[in-house]
Amino acid sequence: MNLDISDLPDLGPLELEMMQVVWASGPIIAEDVRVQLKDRLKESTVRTVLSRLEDKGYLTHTSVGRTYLYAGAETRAKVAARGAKRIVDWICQGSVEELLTGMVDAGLVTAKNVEMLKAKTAAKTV
Amino acid sequence: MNLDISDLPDLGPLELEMMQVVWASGPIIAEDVRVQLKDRLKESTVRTVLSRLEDKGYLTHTSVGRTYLYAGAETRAKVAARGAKRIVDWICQGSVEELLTGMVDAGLVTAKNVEMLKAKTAAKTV
DNA sequence: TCGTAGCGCTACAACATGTAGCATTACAAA
DNA sequence: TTTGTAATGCTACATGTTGTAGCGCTACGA
Repeated sequence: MNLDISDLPDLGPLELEMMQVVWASGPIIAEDVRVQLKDRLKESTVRTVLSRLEDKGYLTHTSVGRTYLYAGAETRAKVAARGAKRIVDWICQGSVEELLTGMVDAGLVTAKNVEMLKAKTAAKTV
Repeated sequence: MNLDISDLPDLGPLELEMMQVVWASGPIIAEDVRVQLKDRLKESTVRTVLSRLEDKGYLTHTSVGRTYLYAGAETRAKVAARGAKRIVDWICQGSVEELLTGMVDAGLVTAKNVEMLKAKTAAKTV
């Protein structure tokens, strides 16, 4: 199956913000990331964080001429799932049910979501 | 509804470990926590972490004589749900669907889990 | 040839976390 | 009553992470 959700390092607020920019814009160069962040950071700052993100395994890059084009190494959904797995492993002692239960109780997951899940898991079983 | 999942600070590995001890043992005193952690830490270390955990809002304590009896401020499920919400907010831009989808794709959530959810959300709707 | 764009490397302050010592105090035993 | 001890609070400190950025090197276009 598909349980090789290996663990990746955590992300800080700024790192997360940059991931959002990359996810939203698709392959993007450092300068454009900087602009997306409203010019609030220096070039070097953006580059440093981008590099770290790549080191951490969240981004990959290809070279266009001598310019780096960064892209997310994984989709939001995958990263999110990894986070969920971490929660299950570290907090719920491996019980997904516990997490899911908590989510329902907290009103995070509703009947509507469950319908969607039903369809999706059904499709998967096939 | 029940969406007041306010944000709590993150927990480090040791902090998490102590939370597990507390959750597993129910109300417990510092010394017993230390023992549960195989005597590997000094009393003061255990106390410091326990205090921090309380500061962070994960634990509460009552006094029995002059001894503190620590207990989890919330259940595993609640803490887990909070974590999930954080993922949804920070990574999935608010889309629970995205997280759920990712979980299914990663094989974290199966049809069996969905059945359980269906029952639970149905019960809730009533 | 030379300015500049783009990258790598280094630095550093602030904060988090694990780890623990020491001072203080209150209760229990002598 | 005195005093040892257990339990707490306060302080400290090293290490790692994250945000922030400077600086030097190099390759490409004018």
